[in-house]
Amino acid sequence: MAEKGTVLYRAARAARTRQEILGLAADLASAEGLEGLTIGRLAAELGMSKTGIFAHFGSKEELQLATVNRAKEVFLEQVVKPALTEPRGLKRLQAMLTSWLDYVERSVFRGGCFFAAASLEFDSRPGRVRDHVAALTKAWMDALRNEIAHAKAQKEIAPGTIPAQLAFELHAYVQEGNWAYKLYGDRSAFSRARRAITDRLRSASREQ
Amino acid sequence: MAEKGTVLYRAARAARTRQEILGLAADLASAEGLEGLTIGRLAAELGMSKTGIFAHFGSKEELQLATVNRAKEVFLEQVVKPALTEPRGLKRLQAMLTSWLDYVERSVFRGGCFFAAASLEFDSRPGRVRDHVAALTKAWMDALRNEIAHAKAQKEIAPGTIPAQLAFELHAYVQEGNWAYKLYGDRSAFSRARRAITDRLRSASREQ
DNA sequence: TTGACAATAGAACGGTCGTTCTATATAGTA
DNA sequence: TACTATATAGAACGACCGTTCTATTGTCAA
Repeated sequence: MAEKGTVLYRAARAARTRQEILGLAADLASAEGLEGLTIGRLAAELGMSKTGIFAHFGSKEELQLATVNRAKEVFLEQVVKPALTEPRGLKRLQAMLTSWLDYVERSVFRGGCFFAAASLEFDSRPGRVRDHVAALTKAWMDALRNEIAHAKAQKEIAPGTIPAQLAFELHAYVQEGNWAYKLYGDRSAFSRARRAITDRLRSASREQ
Repeated sequence: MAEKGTVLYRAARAARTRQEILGLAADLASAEGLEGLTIGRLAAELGMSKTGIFAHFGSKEELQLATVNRAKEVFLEQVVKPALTEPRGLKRLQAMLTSWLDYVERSVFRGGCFFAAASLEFDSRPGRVRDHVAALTKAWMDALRNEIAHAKAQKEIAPGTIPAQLAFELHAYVQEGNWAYKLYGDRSAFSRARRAITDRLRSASREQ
């Protein structure tokens, strides 16, 4: 820990301000979009000047990229990390889906799943932000598929299972749950998603 | 048909201009969002003045609502209408899902499924646009559920099927297909979605 | 031909955007 | 105490936003 009144202390202070900015930025962006996120709005809500915000990033695009990274860290902490306590294979796959749905239902971000919002917003906007968001969501999709492959290798699910296909379907249920809840405000979307996951995993275990 | 040089003719001319505006507006909004849609941009792309566009709607919100309605008409024409030729029940349900996926794959709108983009963009923005989009997507969801109920009544699918649950899952596959295609540009997303639908309907027929 | 009206254009407004330039307050080093 | 560096503020810029006001154009009815 840096002591008060040193260069390191000041740098730590700046880093803390930066974290404070990004915490709000990720929350706002999940609800109003990464493009709808404005420096003036951030400044007003934080009681700072626009310049005070801007100086930490240097451009709007860098702010957006930093915001995406912040959301990534939250996702790792809230969704990925808890699932890592489970043994690899079916158990961990179930834990990944459970903690993911919990994180959406808990409204960790104001606008639901940050990456659902960001990926759909940027899917038609070429640039670094889009590439970064696409790479991160792909990494998560790959993690699901990889875990399915493990479960298959451990014979926890049927040998005929195609990991990418099953990952597609499971991913779809969670995204649909997030979508339906945000649009209709109906929490039963989560039980539908959970039931779809349970049923699908059961059929993947049974099918010859 | 109104004759040239009459009041009706002029009204028809204005209506045609309006349709031209909305055609572009729906296309742009599907890719860049209903909020990202700007009057200046429309004017530039159509070679008109901002006022010339604006006068047709009176406010940005009315333009957005009219754009949503335009997208609704396209959806009715391209997705709903073709499916109505099939007999009610399982056949029609399959036709609805097929024509829906085809419409996404055909890129009828630049940004993929208009309502997928619009509903996710507005899910956290209260107002008339959000309400309208939510009502329209709900109507489509209800139509799917209703068709499933018909299929169940006709004993085409298992009596234990819960229509709302099955509708949730089928809807999820198409949305996921749209999402994966737009984000990764990978057409295999559509075959995954088709396969998921086929398998799910088969299991709904089989299950005791 | 004249006067009314509908469709569109042009110029301008206040507001906000991202961004830049120039302070200033604070706390370091010398 | 003087000088330096950092974090933040304030004012301003040009661009674009939605919107309004005031023409202009073309076609109608009289």
